[in-house]
Amino acid sequence: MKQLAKIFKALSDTNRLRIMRMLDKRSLCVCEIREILQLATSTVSAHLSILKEADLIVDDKDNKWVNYSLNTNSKNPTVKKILALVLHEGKSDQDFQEDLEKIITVDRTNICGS
Amino acid sequence: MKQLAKIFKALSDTNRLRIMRMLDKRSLCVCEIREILQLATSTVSAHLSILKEADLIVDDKDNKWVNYSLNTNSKNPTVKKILALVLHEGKSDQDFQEDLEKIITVDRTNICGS
DNA sequence: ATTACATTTCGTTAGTTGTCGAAATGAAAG
DNA sequence: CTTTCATTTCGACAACTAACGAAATGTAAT
Repeated sequence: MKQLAKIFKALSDTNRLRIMRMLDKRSLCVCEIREILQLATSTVSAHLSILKEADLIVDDKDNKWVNYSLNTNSKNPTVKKILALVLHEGKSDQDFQEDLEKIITVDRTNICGS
Repeated sequence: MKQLAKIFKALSDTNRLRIMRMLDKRSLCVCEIREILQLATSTVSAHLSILKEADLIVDDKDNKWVNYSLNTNSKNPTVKKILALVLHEGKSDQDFQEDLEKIITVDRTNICGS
């Protein structure tokens, strides 16, 4: 598939849009995202894989966790523009604001493996 | 579905991206698009319906034809930004340039109903 | 080395999507 | 009012997707 279509497909799912906006707040590991979205770990992992494949996020191994974050340094100028658009749009969405509240309290050492 | 996810889903298909870029050249009817994309008429109609539902294009009845064009006057500022992004990206894509060549020669009075 | 544990991969399932051809719709012309 | 013809809707089908739990992977600490 063409890269632009791939980017749009990656962002065509509400859960993946929620992930993008959560990552704008801070880096998160798989189980933190699982906790907030209330999905199976394997499902979250699959979503992250799709976003990564579209060059929208990057991962960074840290101890036993994998931290995912937005690919703000992408060489692809289109990615930068779309990132700005998606994140700006999130500011006026009440549902996403609720996710952001949860990010503040969520703690990977408590919730992972529960 | 949320409006932004709907817009991204509409643009996640290569044929629909091609349609968007063709419409940037000029308004087209269903059978002109069918001729260029080499798809069934009903398939093209379905694609146009999805783009219209996402507020990306508008239709305008003219005699026995329905002219489709880009919704450049959308009240949704996100639509305007995405339109600019999609069309700009198309300029550096050889495949889309070939579609544009065909638009110049295609004539609805010849090809429709053939 | 073995255990513990976060993550990924695999196999499955229900639901969605892109595609087609045939039938229905609707509007203009005869 | 019947025909014509561009378009839409319908019904079918193959391919793809999001979701899950279970099994595999990999890494850090015991």
